[in-house]
Amino acid sequence: MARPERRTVRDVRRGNRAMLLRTLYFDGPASRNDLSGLTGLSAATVSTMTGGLLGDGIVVEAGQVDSDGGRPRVLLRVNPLYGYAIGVDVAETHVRVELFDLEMHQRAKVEYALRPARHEPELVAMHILAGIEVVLSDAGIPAERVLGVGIGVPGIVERGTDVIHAKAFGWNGVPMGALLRASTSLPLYVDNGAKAMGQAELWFGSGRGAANAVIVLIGAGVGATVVADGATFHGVSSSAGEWGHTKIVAGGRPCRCGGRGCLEAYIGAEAILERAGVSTQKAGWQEELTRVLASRSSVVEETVEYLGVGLANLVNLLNPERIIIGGWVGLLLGEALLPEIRDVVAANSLAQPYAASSIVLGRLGPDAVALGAATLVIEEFLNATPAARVPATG
Amino acid sequence: MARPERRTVRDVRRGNRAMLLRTLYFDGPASRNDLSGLTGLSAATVSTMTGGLLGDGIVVEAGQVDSDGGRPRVLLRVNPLYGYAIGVDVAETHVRVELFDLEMHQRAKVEYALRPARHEPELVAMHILAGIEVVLSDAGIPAERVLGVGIGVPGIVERGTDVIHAKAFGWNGVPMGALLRASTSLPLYVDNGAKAMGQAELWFGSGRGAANAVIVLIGAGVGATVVADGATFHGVSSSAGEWGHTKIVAGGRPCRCGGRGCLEAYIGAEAILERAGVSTQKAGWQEELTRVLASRSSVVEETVEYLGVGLANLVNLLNPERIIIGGWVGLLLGEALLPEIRDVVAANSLAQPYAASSIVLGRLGPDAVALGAATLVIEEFLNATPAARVPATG
DNA sequence: GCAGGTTCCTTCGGTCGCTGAACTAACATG
DNA sequence: CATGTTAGTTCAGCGACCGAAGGAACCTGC
Repeated sequence: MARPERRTVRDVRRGNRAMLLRTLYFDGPASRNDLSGLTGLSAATVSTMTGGLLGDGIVVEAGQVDSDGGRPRVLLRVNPLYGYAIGVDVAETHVRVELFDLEMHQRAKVEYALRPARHEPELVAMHILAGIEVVLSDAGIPAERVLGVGIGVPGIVERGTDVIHAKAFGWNGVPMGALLRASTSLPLYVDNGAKAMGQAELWFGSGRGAANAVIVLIGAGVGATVVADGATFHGVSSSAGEWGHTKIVAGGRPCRCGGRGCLEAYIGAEAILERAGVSTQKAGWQEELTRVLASRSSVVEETVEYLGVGLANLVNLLNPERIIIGGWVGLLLGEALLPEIRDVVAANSLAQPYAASSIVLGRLGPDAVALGAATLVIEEFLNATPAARVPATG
Repeated sequence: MARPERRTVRDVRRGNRAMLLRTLYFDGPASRNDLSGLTGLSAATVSTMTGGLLGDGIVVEAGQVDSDGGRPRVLLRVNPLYGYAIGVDVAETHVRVELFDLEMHQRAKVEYALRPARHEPELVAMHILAGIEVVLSDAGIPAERVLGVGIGVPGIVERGTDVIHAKAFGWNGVPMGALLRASTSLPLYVDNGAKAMGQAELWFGSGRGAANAVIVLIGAGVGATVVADGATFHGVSSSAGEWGHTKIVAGGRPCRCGGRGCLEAYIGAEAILERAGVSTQKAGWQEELTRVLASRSSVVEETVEYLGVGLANLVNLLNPERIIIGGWVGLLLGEALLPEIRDVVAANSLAQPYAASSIVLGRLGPDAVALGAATLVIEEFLNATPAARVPATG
């Protein structure tokens, strides 16, 4: 019922250009001939379109391939130096800023520590702005070549306004977009950090090629990215994916959200440690958790049970083709206990959807939020309108 | 990542035509001028497009409206007699076939009882085929004027092949599509009955205008239709929406699916009655349930609690703008206890997504599966390619 | 009853984008 | 070096939208 937009003949061009660029980005390098086959566009159209992209410096030649007996095919690919994407990870303990080229190779990186309970929006904004300056000068790249800045933050981000609600930071309606735009003219893309990271796994990690997937992120908090028909699902007010506070034990263990029986109250980092009787006051959660998991105690068994039930609910409700487990707790759990987790999911989901889904671990490690944030920039780059731009020289 | 299709200039036409037809269908009657405003298309384009639709008999004039001081506007609307849609409800106790015109006015109807445990696919197919004949001859409408037959069945329907897996019927891989197509050349659209009914509520009931909604259906079984960005979500193997077997009490009450703690094991019709100590052997569940609900016993309180928790999980995970409660149990529960249900949802969901969602009752009653199935036909009609067709005479 | 005003609708030329077909380019082979 | 093969380009044609200009159908006031 969402009424589609009016289309005009120019939208055809934009859509086809985006498709071709996408193909080249994910499946490249490819010859014009290959592209014609991959996209379904006629050779003529591919030719004129690549001509434009080559002229803009967005696409470059990448060698030749002999073709038996005929003119060799010229390979094309997206120019990795056409532009750069900055990704920012705003987390509880730090603000990290990373600079990537279009191939997602990291070119520079800087991190600012945040003191506990010192998350003033202005401070965070300052770190972000400073970080942008630093990574650019470290890599020797002028700001004009930056396609945009993606920012992954905790909490809920209102789309359009970039207003943030983050309980963990005490942020309630922080206009981070406006705050930053006052001091920089770079295009900004703000989204929830878990969703950004989910998109990274989807594009470059274990999710490649999946149109229906769920990427769950288990760390101190618990979240999920729901990918429906190829697109990240945001819901009506951008808060879709709050998986951590779904109830799996009606009237169960109290959660820091104020509710009871939340998934996070069983499989979040703090919850596991508490249930294992380990103090969560001192540092070194990761080592402690590793130790707890190795113990294979009943707490571990229960954790697997709860995680499996939570995942089974996703399998039943959403029928994804792939479930990707990420986050540092998720990866520790998965590395130690993936077969057991799968068994619990099988026992608690319907046979048909279970058979259609595979459960795998994330491939990008627990620290891919900045990378994920940068993919927000790439996404925009791939869809962008063919516009007049400064020609690239890189 | 689902790569979009290649587009050509003709797709523009098709998309715009579909949009215009959709607008006329849901918001009509409207003048050409109105349509220009509503669709964003230029007056010129609307004029040529409506010209074609009028010529095909798909659209007809519907009176005039004076416009102060100028030429009166001619109203247009979809010709309700251009074609007809047949909807079939295949349920445990009956096969019901209904004939609708394009305005969804029922023109004829026939029902065949099914004996318990007599659900042979051939028998059901026979009833469907016979029903089609009967409603057409009752209404005096030739088969050529039927745009298609929508069929709502229990269980999971594989999209594309129309193969059905329905545990309740003992159907495991029944090729219902092929079975029927052997005896009729009418276009067939098979889908899960709950999803079909969900689409009916979305289009004509309480869901009008919602792009992100969940329609939950509570009867003997419990299911949900997830609507994401305007489209019913099916998942990778068409089984999305199996909400009834999500676990809300880890290790809880045994369910007929073999699992434990399923939502259906608490709020399904049978589950409520059993928990209230009412025998489910004899008939008259509806009266019994009404009595149980009126008692406001602790069982009723618990039922509200479980339903609320289940809905709260949907609110958190999917962030819908509207949740619609349907099905005969759902409607009974909602009529008696909607405020209490809302309170439980509020207590068990996050504030931000809860505030963004409204929880309402279905408006089409508990028996709208055939209507919903017919909407599958309408959907196709609205999107169809402008093709050469027999001109309408109705 | 008619000139002028207003609003709705249609017609027409212009532009844009895709396509098939013809054509050119660049190689291998004998 | 003639021939064959494959890759890529150019060009005329078609379909779709749009803006602008023109026509249609009504109202108002004199």
